Amino acid sequence: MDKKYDSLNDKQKEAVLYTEGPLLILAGAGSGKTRVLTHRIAYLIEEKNVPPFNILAITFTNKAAKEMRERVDNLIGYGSQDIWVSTFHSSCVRILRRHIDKIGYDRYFTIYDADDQKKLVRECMKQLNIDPKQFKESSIIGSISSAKDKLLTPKKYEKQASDYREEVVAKVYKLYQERLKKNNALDFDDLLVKTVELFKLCPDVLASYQEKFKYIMVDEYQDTNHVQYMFVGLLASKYRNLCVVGDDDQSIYRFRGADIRNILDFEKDFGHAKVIKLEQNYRSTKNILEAANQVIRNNMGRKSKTLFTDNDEGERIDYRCMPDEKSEAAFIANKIITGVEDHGYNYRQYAILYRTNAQSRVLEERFIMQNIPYKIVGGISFYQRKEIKDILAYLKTINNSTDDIAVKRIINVPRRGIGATTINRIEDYAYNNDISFFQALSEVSQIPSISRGAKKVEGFANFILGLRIEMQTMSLVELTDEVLNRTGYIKELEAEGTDEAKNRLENIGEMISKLTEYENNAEEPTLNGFLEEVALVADIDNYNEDTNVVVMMTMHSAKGLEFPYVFISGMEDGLFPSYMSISSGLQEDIEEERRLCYVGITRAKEKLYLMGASARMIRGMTQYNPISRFVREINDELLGLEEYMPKMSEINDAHAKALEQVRKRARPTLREKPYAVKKNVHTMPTPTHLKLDYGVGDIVKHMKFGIGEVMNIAPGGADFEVTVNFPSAGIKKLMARLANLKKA
DNA sequence: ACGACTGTCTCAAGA
DNA sequence: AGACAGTCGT
Repeated sequence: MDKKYDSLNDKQKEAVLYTEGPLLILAGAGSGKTRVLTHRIAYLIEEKNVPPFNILAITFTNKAAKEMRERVDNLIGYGSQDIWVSTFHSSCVRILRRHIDKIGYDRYFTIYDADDQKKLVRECMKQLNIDPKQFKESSIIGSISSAKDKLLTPKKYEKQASDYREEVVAKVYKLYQERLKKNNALDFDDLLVKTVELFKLCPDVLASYQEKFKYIMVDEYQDTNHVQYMFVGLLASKYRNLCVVGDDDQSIYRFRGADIRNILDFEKDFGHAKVIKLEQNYRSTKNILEAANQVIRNNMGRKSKTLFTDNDEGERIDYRCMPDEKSEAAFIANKIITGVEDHGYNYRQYAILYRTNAQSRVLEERFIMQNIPYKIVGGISFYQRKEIKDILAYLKTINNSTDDIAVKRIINVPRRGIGATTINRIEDYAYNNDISFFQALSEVSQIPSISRGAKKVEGFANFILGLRIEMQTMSLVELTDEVLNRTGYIKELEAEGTDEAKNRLENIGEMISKLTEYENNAEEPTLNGFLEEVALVADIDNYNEDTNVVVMMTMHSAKGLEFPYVFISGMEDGLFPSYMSISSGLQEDIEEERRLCYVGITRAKEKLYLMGASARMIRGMTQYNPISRFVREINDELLGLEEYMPKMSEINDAHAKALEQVRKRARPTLREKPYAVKKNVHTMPTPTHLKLDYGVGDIVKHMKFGIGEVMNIAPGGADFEVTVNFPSAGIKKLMARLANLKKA
């Protein structure tokens, strides 16, 4: 055997060599799982003579896929282009483009992103006369998404709907799905759902892919949801050479359906699965790893696993509580400048992680002020920017005018004097005649209620139709230029002259470069091909660790990455863990936040800074949050407190004093949310001493779960952990202080 | 009567 | 930053 496998430790080697049958690799943070996966692929090809096209590797991002391919290339030097290395979504698109016509869809479907999805759901709700105040669209989208994850069709969902809300969701879901089909579009969930549907309805298609993918590997397995699990399960059910890699402690996507049971029950689901644990961490110092362990051990229901490292002890964790978010940003900026100027570090060695994208604003302002180069990953990504989406909508409309959402997006952008009333009338006409919105534009002269607007509408339709002919003789870049100039889009932005407009123009320039790049590199560049490539790009895919800039992103985005120096900003109860997770009163919600914290901490190799602010402005309201419970879960000795700061207890004292001051100024008002403080009216967080007006055996009422019976009450710190059996939701463990249970 | 413009409200995490 | 409601202007 080639000596490159000797560089692996015993466990890693075992995982590489175990190629036949189901295998679960429990890979702790920084335990070298990517090395294992790439070596395993190399081993399959080199030593087991598996043809590369028989291998499927699923990664979490396109970036990870690209890297994995490169690393395999480096190991064996050939064949990597024939391996399928891609995300779940890209794999599904590839399969659907070939076969979706077999289940009654058009192979040239477009893919709707969250934005398009939201617009369409809103339209459906409007058509059904559903009050968006009573039923929030985001929550309806969430319900539809989770229904799809459970593979519930609109029909099945309607049947099992058990209350009024679910009946409403059922109606929206049904219409939404019809409209998607009419628009020749699939949303992100559909990509998975339709592929599984295809596999179930066309056994021959499934069989061909089962034959093709004799060896399957799935990375970040802890974050797969049910439909992804089905997809993999179906493909692997014949040869059963399925290797999944994951870490239950890093499962952070439960909110979008990731099912931690997929990893906890793997051995049960795939009989006789081999389990290998990778517990040696090669990434972090002993102190960082110890801090991570101290936090995560507060979670119940984990697979037993203890990470260790041979690395140095390293510096202590630095916890700092600053007066407000601005001084927090200033502290971080100054630390980085000192590091770069006095110690010769590079900007790219630093990362700032946070819970919510909104936190990046203050950091960004400070970094601009101090001239620190930075890049923000996530938030509004390149392809979500208005100007980019506008261009894409033009291209989509030229390419496939059945996509109503795209057509409506640009029909009046830039202003053409086609307003809401005209658009409504065209919509009605299209609906009544069962034609697409764009088709209705061409027949506008037949719509009696439109008189003045007709000319303008015709002008727009002719413009698009003209371009559709012209594009035959044009490159994509020329086509885009034509759109931008003839619509006056560029001129309008140039005339505006604001910083924002300039920024938009820059983005448009970048878009043109991307088009150029695509045309130069693609074997057979087509408009359709470009649109497809763009549809599945995540912001993190564009992150390049070679650029020498400080990078800022959410802890979710940081999964799988590592940096020498890491700042985690906003270590405050109410922000992290989030207010939502605290107020639900559910232990499992806090545990997911804790896993996220674990992910954040374990990104750091050399030095970790945990940052907090006593006062923080969030959504126009100043909040006074206590220190994050996650900081308190780390031993004082590990936090370099005494060097810079008073003991933890004194910090709490100082914090209490600050609150006391605040309270004196406060008017006693009823507030909707604890911690959230309106304008200058400050309030205290909920007091810690409480007595319960219910006991074991009592019937209580919960905001979300309704009526249930108290099974047990156990003291937990300053709080009580109450176990309640809800007939509708099952047995839940709730924190009394937050669950706000009322005796019924 | 229609479209453009202005001010107010909301905002967790992502492919 | 975007969506919506209400008002202004043609």
